[in-house]
Amino acid sequence: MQSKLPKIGEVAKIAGVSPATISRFFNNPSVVADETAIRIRAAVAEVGYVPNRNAGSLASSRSRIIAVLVPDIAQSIFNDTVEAMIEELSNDGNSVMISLTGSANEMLDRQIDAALSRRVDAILLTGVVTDAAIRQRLRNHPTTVIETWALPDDPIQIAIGFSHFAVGQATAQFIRDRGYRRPYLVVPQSSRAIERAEGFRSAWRDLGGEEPKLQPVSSPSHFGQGRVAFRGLVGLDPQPDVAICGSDWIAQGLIIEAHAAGIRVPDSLAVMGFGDLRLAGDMRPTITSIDIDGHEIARETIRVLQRLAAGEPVPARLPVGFRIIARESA
Amino acid sequence: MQSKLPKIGEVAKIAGVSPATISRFFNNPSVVADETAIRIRAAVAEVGYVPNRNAGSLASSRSRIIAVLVPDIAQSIFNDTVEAMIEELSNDGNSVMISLTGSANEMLDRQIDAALSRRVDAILLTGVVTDAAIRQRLRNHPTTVIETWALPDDPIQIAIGFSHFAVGQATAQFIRDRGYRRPYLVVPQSSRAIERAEGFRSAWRDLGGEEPKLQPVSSPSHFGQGRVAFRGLVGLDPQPDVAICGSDWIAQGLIIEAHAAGIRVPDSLAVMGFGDLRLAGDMRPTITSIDIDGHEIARETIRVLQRLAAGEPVPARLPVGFRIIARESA
DNA sequence: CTGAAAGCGCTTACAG
DNA sequence: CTGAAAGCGCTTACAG
Repeated sequence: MQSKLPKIGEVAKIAGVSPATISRFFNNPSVVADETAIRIRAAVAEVGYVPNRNAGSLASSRSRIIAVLVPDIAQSIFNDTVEAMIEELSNDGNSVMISLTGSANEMLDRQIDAALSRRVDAILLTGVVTDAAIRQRLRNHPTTVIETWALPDDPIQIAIGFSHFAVGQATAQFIRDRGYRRPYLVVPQSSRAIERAEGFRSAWRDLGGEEPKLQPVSSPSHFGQGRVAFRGLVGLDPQPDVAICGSDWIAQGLIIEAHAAGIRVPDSLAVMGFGDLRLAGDMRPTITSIDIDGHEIARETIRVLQRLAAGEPVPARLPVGFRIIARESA
Repeated sequence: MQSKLPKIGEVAKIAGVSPATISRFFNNPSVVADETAIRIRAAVAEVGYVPNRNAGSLASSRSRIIAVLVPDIAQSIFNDTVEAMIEELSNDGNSVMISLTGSANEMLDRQIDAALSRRVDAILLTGVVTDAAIRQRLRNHPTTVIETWALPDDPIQIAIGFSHFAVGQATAQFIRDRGYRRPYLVVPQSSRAIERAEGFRSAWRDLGGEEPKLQPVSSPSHFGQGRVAFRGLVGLDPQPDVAICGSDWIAQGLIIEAHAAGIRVPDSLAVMGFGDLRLAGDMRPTITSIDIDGHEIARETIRVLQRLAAGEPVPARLPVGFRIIARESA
């Protein structure tokens, strides 16, 4: 165990340059002469120098830390997006600080403090902040705040995502085109899923359909809710012909329940999911779902951060698309 | 937008104390007089002061940042543990920096650099580092390194987890006790799953069983591999009577494939998973699995960090248990 | 219980 | 392309 970490001055001495040049070597290599760079590389390797980025953050007033706030991670529909975020942010030279807000945002205030205390370059929110006081606080703060997976009319600062209402509308059109008539909506009680349900109902009404049946379930959603969803469906008269589920997990669970009860999917009941998780394509029958491109959201986020760092203007609302993926189940 | 963040001196001035006392108020409140604390609280609220922890890290040479390195997050058997880690670490006053290593640890060296550059108080590894050079590098570094979900004979520094070999052995005993005779092992090609398979084979041999059939699948495992696993099983003669799957996802997928082929679980084929994910209890039939207590691993990790911070000695290997959860599928 | 002062390890205008 | 020097915002022995 080496007991003391080397610091910039020691590397500088060995390389025969000043600390400033070592700093430039790491942060702005193109300004350092090639021959100098060679000597520095050797010195860095010799002592195993790793720059102290906390000191760097303080001196430059740019932390290169990004806070990512997510409701949960154990089984979240955001996980693909979050994974892509972490990857892209890391590759771009940032440290990623992660916080779990819980689905009810109970802890949000404390976690925002934690992020601000690290002077993060940006706070990335996955999901919507509904608390007005918190929205106001973030709006007034100089730190960049980016909401993803949503496209509110009035973002805190910048939103990158899609309209859940529009997803609901597109789903209604799709379902109608496929010839279904009696939709059954399984709606996790999150603001996003509720908004999709609203969009569905609105478009469905416009298409001349009857008011769809609704089945609320708790949020975040999970596989086991397929059971609740199926139970809520069996008693109904007339019997729905398509179950539109708030997540692929619910859809998967519902299909298994239906099969256990002798109801074939899609022959006797069509089922649709949301999120286009990997399992949607692997399930029997494969599940018709809606794909959100998490990688695109992540890449767009990086682009926004880079433009902001360069002092360029950025629009407040950046739409990324969604796609209905038609498979066997509906 | 307030353009300048308040700093410790301004709060001190308003509260009528020195910056040192403000610092103590945040970091060691018990030494501050009650009446002083009241004035400080008011001043902090008045200007909306949030201490700069990057500056604090630099000054105190304790960053209160913990790095958590995981293979992935999209669909990982570690997710429960990682979630518990993040929660516990945050509640204990740390910032959590997360990095994705990929299952092959390709990026590990760079990510360790990233963690060290933040002078993290500890690096938490989920999964095993197999690269000898990296193990050596970490062993020589003064930063605390904790391996979780494993209990190697010779930890890098500290390991908190369980023996995968022992899990395999216990599984063999359980399967034997249940009266199964022809096991079929579905083994994701990760060092951990392979070690469980070794443990199983070793104990199974000792119990007088014949060499089990093996079916390798890629790692990380996922639902869709149930199909591969089932296909590998149908041709076998004699037909296995129990499929022991490297994860609950594989078990779930295999059950669905079996049912689609008219083979009932557990009547014609028993199935066992690993990880005791929520879906294991929700599946039809419910899945017999092995529970790893992620919360206990997380709590133990916190305890270790606290002891190290207090200068107390900590054992190199800290076992946390595992439990076989018997359900319907096996 | 509190304050004055040195120091943590970098970065960055500025000057050359 | 490079260096000298000031400064980033805290913490912590030390002294009282």
